[in-house]
Amino acid sequence: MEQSTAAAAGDEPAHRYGAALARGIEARWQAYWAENGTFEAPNPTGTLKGHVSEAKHSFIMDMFPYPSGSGVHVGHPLGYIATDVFARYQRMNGFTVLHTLGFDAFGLPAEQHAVATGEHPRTSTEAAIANYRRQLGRIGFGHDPRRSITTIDPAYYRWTQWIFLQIFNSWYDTRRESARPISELIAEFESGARPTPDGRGWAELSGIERDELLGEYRLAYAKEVSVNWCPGLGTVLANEEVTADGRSERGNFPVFKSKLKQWMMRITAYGDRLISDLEPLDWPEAIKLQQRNWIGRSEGARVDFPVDGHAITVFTTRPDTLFGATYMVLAPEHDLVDAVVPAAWPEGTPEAWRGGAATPGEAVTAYRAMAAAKSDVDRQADAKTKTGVFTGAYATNPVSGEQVPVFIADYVLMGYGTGAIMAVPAHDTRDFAFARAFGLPMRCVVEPTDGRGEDVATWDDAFASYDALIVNSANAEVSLNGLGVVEAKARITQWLTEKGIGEGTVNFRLRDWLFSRQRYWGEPFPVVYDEEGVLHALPESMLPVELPEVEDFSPRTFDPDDAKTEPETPLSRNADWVNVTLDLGDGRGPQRYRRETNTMPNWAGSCWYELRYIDPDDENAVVDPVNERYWMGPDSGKPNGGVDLYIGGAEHAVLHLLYSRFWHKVLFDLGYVSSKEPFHKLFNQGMITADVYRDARGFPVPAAEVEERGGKYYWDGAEVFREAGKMGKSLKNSVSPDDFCDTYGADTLRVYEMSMGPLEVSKPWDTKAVSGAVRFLQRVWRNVVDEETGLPRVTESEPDAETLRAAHQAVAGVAEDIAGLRFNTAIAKLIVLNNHLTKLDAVPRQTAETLVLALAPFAPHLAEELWAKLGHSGTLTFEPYPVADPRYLVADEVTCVVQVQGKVRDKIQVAPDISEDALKELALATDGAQRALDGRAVRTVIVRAPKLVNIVPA
RNA sequence: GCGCUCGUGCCGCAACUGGAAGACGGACCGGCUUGAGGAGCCGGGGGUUGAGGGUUCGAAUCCCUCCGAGCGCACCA
Repeated sequence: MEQSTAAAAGDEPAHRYGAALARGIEARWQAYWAENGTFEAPNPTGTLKGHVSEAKHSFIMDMFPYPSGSGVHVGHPLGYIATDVFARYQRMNGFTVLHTLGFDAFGLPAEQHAVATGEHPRTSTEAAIANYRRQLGRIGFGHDPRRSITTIDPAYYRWTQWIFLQIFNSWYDTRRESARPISELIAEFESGARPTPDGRGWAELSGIERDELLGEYRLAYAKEVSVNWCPGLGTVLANEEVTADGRSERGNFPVFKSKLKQWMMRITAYGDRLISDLEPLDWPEAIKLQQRNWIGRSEGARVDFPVDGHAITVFTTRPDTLFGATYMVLAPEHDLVDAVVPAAWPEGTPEAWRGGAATPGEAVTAYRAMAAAKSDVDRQADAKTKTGVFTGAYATNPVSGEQVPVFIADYVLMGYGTGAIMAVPAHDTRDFAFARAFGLPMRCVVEPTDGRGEDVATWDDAFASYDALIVNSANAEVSLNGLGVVEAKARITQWLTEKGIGEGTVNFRLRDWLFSRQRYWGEPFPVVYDEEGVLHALPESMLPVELPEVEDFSPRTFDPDDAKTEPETPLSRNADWVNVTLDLGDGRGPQRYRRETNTMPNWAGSCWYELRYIDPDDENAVVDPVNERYWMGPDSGKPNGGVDLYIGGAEHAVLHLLYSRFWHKVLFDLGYVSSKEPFHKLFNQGMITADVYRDARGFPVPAAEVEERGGKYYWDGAEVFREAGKMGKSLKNSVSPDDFCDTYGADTLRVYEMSMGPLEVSKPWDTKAVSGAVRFLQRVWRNVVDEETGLPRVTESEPDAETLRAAHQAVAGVAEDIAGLRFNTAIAKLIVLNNHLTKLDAVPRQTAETLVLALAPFAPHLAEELWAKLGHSGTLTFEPYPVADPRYLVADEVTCVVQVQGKVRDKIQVAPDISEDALKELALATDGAQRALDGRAVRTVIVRAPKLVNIVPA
């Protein structure tokens, strides 16, 4: 492509729109926009105060990038171009528009780079950001540079830490369904309005005891929990960061369960609201569904099974099958296991239940050791074969009074429900498999509807249907027999509640969010521990807690397969920073403290950046409430408020989007924001894929150098093989926007990417196909400018009727398409108009101006230049977007299709406002219709004036 | 295994809410322009809408079955 440009340059007209001309135009207009602050968005108040439109405002956002050291390829800016087109369109429609782009810059890659090269993460990250800004700057985005925050800026993470403190200093009041300040909870304890667990007065509790008690309530808390420990990365991970096969999403290392004291966020408190508030959001259904599934709300009941003076509580979604519960299973780690295990095996314990051990205690210990040593991968692989061991204890089924054996087995998970189940083998596939493996009894309590009968011994699998009647389920006080599942659930739940042995409850699959990482390159926690080990939040005046400059910032990593290792935080190696004397202003005076040495996960900075975009340099508040209300406050179009449009990849469906919703809701509860939701409209752009070419050994070869001959592909003389894939450096098929802009120009990149297909679908990059965009822009230019002289070549005469209709039709369609984010069809309509103009001897000025303005959001540099050539001064950024006049949309004549029984038999030219009767008459009279009818009588005639008539013969 | 998307010329993809299958772009073919080439100009061909069945006056569109691709979840009680 470079060669042809160079070769053609010699004899091309001086003012042809080519790469060189585009480059000059683009540089000039980018400089103009920067100098004039064209895209600086005003706020109602504060440091960025300016004139704002009260009624029309639009906050448009992209999911901000993590600046990778290798820079961007042409796939990255797709979404940014889309938001930019939309934002420019909105400006031309009189909206005050907030659009900017910041950087999510804490994270593991910079740290790994640091380990490899010794370069400080801040140095490499800032260099990567500078490179991103340069690369993206060439594409000509209308971003407000003053609002482009980076998460690693202490002035930014000061507020990340501040929000952490708000969350830490809050608890969730389930009665009010809202977060409240922890001080209000303490007041309840102090006054005695809320008793402490053991009944002692608040004043009698030690510092540590108060600390622990409040930790049960705080929305951010440190606790010894079972976590995902990844030795290969040297850090623990959130559930969301672990793949289904038990490996780290980043790096693909094995992940093990380990008990460690870690920071957690009580996102589970918001489970209900995170589901119910999804409803009014304008999000893709698939993403809503993923969030609902991830949160996993299920309604059921808690039921107590008495065992030896204790009560084991189970969670079940099928309390209607309680009479069929013939054994129980606890998770191996369940707290009550030790309490119920007897010294010796009960009389008659089958050999298979003993796990080969002499006593129940030994069996339990051995099984626990085996379960703990299993990685999630093993557990996954073994899912089909059920393992477990009898604890030696029997529980009482509370409805049947039967004694049922209590097992431990790793198919019951400690983290879900109560970590204990009642097993109903006849009606649950997992319990069925376990019961068969251990020879446990089964009872049919749901009448099979598939003719298999009630004799469980003859079954091959469990009968798990909800659409059946309950049988064999009655005691002296309650009977479920003959009821449907739904009524049976209600009946038994009521009975359990009355007897005080159970209650209806809601359970979530969602777990609390593991919020600490053992890394250097993240936000420090703004908390310290005193010499007794009591936790203290730092006062706001001490924020930000800055990362110390250290010699060794690398995380300590281990043999990826060694589960027995423990994390070591890089910050803990810094005694000077860790051990400090501070006066926290709590009346205790200066004291010795130890800093928290974990850091926050890299999701922290992205949990709230939309708020800082609004007020990037507010020193007094996370965001000024007036500005927040203006940009994000609820209104008729968005009942829960939020950003007007948020575009990004679907890969953040549950991570970023769930975490940021959670933080936003806490801030809402505490009164800092007026919006309940951060993002009103969400749109997922597809990926730009690219062909990958591999040689015979399977190694990728440079895609740009591959030649095609006769349907086969060759590189360096040898045949290579094409496959579909992602675009990326390692696959040697990356196309850089720098090269693209050098060869074609930024406007061509923008137009090509927007014309490739619907924004939401993934589509392959095809450098050959770019010439369509090149030709289009060249023709636009040529329709307005004389290629020899560079002067405008428009005529001052009025456009003819056909041209008027073409222009107004295009404008009507384009506006509708942009508003609906259908950029590919919008460009198609602009091309149609332009192709029409190409046929004219000279383009009327009026139509040229319409075309230039309509095209401006897609090719802003070219449009600005043409607008200037047409004699206007300044930018067209705020010129009104062309509006179609309905008068010009109607054609003089339209073609009406005449069908007989759905098949086209004739066509007639009619007036667009023809009456149904007249049209029917004309249609019946056509030769085609008569020929098709062939004398048959007419039963009905369907008339869709003026475009279609369908005649149905008798 | 369960759930959600999606299958339209050679390719990327249009087609309103069920109303003429193909907009727009690429590729291809022909002509013009050019010393030649080209991303210049004008014109052209090409489909049983994945398969089968159903609803309807009429189906790419709605329903069912099957085939194929992608994504999500996966012992969640």
